[in-house]
Amino acid sequence: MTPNADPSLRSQVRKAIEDAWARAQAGLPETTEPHDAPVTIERPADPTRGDFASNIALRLAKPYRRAPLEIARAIAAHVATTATDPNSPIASVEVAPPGFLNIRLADHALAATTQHILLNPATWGRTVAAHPERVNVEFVSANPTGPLHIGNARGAFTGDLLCRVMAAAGHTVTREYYFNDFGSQVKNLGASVVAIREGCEIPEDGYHGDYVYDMARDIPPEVLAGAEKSGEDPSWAVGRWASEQVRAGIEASLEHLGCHFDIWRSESTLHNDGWVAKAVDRLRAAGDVYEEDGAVVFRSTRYGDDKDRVILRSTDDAAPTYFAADIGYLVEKFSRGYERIVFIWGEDHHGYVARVKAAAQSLGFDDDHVQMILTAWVRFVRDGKEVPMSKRTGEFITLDELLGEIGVDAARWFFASRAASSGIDFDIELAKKQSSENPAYYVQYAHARIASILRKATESGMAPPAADDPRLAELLAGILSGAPEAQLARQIVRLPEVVEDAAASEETHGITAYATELATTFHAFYRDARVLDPDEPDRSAARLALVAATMTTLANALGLLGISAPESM
RNA sequence: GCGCCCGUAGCUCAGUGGAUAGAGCGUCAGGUUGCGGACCUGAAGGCCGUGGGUUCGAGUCCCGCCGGGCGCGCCA
Repeated sequence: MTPNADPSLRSQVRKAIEDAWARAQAGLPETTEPHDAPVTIERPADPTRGDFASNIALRLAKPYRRAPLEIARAIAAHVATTATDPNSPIASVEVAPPGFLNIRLADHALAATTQHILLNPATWGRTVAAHPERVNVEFVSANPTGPLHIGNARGAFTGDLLCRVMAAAGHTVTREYYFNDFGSQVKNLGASVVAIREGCEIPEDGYHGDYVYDMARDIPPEVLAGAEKSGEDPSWAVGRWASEQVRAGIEASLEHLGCHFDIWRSESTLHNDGWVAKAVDRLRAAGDVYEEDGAVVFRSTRYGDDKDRVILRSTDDAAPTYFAADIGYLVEKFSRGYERIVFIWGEDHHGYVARVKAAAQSLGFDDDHVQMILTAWVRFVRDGKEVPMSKRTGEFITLDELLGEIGVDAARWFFASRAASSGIDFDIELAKKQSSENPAYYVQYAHARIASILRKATESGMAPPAADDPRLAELLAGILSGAPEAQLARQIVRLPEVVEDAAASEETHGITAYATELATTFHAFYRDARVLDPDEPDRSAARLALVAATMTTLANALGLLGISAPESM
């Protein structure tokens, strides 16, 4: 076993079935029909059928021109079970019409995995990707013209969760925030601050939130003096200062949410460091640029975009568009050696996917390495009516305000348990009311309950056996004939599968569902099986070990979601 | 008009072409002389928007329609 990764029992079973098929296949005539039927090993809907089910025989029936049941029986006959091989993870295989294989795990495999958890608690659940990649994930990237509002929450959590899952699946992840400190929005922000300071009316394109008034009081004298000295419009100087104030506030809010960013990249540095000009040169060299109506246009239609896109507003290489900066950024990111560039965008940006991918191709990159994840819109409603959010008018609920009423853990769970593509109606009052009955607390409660048991065990001198105690696997195997223990063990060993699936699907709701099921299974176990029983020291020791492994599994599942696992609550 | 996303239980949402479509919340009926009752057990509740097609098999894939959201700037 590699120290940093856990072989999921599912992959062990998959290998056993594939090996069996390879042996069974020897007795069958060659097929000429192509088939890319993968061996699917999945958890059956009905747990009484076994731990895993495979449809391999149904998939292979056609190319091999054999009845599914015949193939299933042949595979089953060749699967090594614990009856024939004590190292096999499989206890039994049954064939069920129309051709399913129902597979049952061996108790010793469950016991060995449980001990593995206790030996490697910090890495339990992490897997090693088949092809580990260096990945850059850019998310949130809201312009620093005002504090984050609740509309930004989904992008923040979606991106953060994706990063956590990809890291757990063995990838190296960089988290990046891109912000505009370059365009007219900055000037408008500065003009608004200046106007308030001078008692004038805020300009038409200005900003009206309370934070603008706060900043108007706090402008450092040197900012104004600097502008005066250089003769620059004070709107710019104040705008840059204000924008940085806002950006720092955004960073603090995100850290509070548990969303950490490794790199904060500003648009102006992209221009100043020459990346935009370099990108334009490369598009030109590729022959994908032409001039029209005094502007420079990128021929993105050559790569599947709907229409060509202007990148420079004039032919003298001046006034690049926002899209030009995006292209420069793409070049800059690839120059840092990432194999995969991911963007988390609101679905209102879906129109930009084609043009950015087109740019990637023209630049010579594989556009499969540029990936956009679109999050569906969140409609914020109150009493059934949509609550409009506008940074410019200052009419919005900030993220900090929301999190003041709904805990970070509850909010993270809310977004983690929904697919990115699923549209959400977020009723603020309902969310506040339901915060206290959020499933996150249900899972945390199971964790705290186990912590309490372990405290009690220590107090009464019934400490669990050491993780490397050679008797442990035997003790554990001894209790797995009990229904509550067997069910709990079968739940905890699933974590690596759940992580694999989350990484593959780039969704986290499988993790929340799993954590809920595990907590439920534990609560049932708690009801049916007394952990601390002075009259049964061996049984107590084994149950303590099982329960400790459950606690680690709960903590790691919650950790993947950025949710705390309290020892008491 | 064209393009993308969505439509599953009262509500909020899951459901890698597989077996009897699930969870949480809500509703109703029960449960504790043991280690945390923020818990447990059970019940009711579904033409999976709709009509075709593909196949051994469709909530899932393809086409049409209906309904909702979003996009179609030399803005960012």
